[in-house]
Amino acid sequence: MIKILLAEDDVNLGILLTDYLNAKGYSVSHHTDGKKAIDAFSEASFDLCLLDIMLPEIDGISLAKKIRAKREDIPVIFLTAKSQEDDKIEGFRVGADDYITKPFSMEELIYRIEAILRRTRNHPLEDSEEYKLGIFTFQPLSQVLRSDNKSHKLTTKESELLHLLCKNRNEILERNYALKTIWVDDNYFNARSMDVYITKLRKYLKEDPSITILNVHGKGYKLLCD
Amino acid sequence: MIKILLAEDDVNLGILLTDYLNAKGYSVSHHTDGKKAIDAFSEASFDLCLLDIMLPEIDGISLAKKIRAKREDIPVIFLTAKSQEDDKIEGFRVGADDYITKPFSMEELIYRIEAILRRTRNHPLEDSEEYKLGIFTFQPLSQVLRSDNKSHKLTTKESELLHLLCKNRNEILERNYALKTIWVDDNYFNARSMDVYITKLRKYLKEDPSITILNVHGKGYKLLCD
DNA sequence: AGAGCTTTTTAACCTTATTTAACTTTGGCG
DNA sequence: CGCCAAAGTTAAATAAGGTTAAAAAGCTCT
Repeated sequence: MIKILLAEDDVNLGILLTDYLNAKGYSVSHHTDGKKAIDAFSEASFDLCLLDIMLPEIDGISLAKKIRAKREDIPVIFLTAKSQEDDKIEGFRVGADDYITKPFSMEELIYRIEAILRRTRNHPLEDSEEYKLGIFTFQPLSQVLRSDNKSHKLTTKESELLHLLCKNRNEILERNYALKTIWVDDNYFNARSMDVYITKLRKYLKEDPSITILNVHGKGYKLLCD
Repeated sequence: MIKILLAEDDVNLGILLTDYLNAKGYSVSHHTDGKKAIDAFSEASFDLCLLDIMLPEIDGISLAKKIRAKREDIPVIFLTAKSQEDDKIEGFRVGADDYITKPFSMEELIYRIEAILRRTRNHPLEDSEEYKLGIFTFQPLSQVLRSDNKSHKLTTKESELLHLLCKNRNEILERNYALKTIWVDDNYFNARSMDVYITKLRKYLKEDPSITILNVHGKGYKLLCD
């Protein structure tokens, strides 16, 4: 289930969007001011944020900055009125992924959401990604898992699997998805191979007991951290 | 600085695109009709053109033809509405490098722009390239790898392989691709020959430990730098 | 043409990565 | 409880890659 954080102070529009996105199969968490939105962001994991620029308490741009500070990789789409066009440059500077000007059609919004999700799911190799997992930092590009003491050079498969787990940290990484992504084909043997790699990763990560790879029986794995 | 010529008559979309591309570090010259666009093209040098199909004065297709007549090598991406999909065939016939259908996400656009720039930079007429790799500079044309201390004259194969790695630095250079490009045929023996050259290059590059040639098991090699 | 050189390929042997297999443990469910 | 399927673990077998040296193929120059 794809989770969307919506920050929109116009209650009518907010409800309309929530209903529409729900109908399209997205889970929406709707907040009417910036403060509530950032609190919600801190407490749950989202796949995408829709932020109005004009918001009470904390405006959309500041909100986006805070979100970016926490998670580099969650896409942000701004909702803006025509009269606020000047905000666009500022919005893009803080790392907006897209912009949509009110009034917009639901169809257009859904299209942009899907385009972004497609891209971030398929093309996630943002060059300088780095994940912080307790005492570890993991760089998928160089396939290195570093802790205060040691630095571990991961093999390709180890790194690919850990990368997927990180991208889905604190939520479930489905077996099928991982198998199709990393092993291309999801047959019995590849599944067993994946199990072996889970064991290897657990061995590396057991240095920090706050990090665990949890099995979700019949579904997949969850990387628990923070 | 990469310079983009944008021909788009929808002022809102034009401003949006300009802002976004500026934020991404591109310089954009935005024109709202075909005539102004071709004039601008004649007066300055651009690295890439984004052309709306429907334009006042001179339409996008004719514009592309004129651009192609002047410069064979400048990539062109067409922006088009869904209803204009038939123009695609015509567009590709005049030599479009890519096509993007409105409404599109900014993410998608940037991805296509970067993909094309990467591609056209890989097939460059400009042989005066120079790559900086940590303490090294590498000139493919003269086949020289220079560090502060030494200057290494590379053999042809060494240089070709390092060149391909450089063109794909920080992303994967696929074995097959490298073999077909440098060795023409990708059989077992050529693959082993390539391995030997990887060893040679690693030997040269080990003077700077921040530069590494990483093997991606079963897929190829990644040159890591910066 | 062939001596003396460089470059490239082939070969042999070694190391590491990944898969397969066998056996053990755990979780869900009648 | 007891069964079965799913997952955990470990070790082995296989495949891919690393390294080195020698053989073969190309040059160059007389």
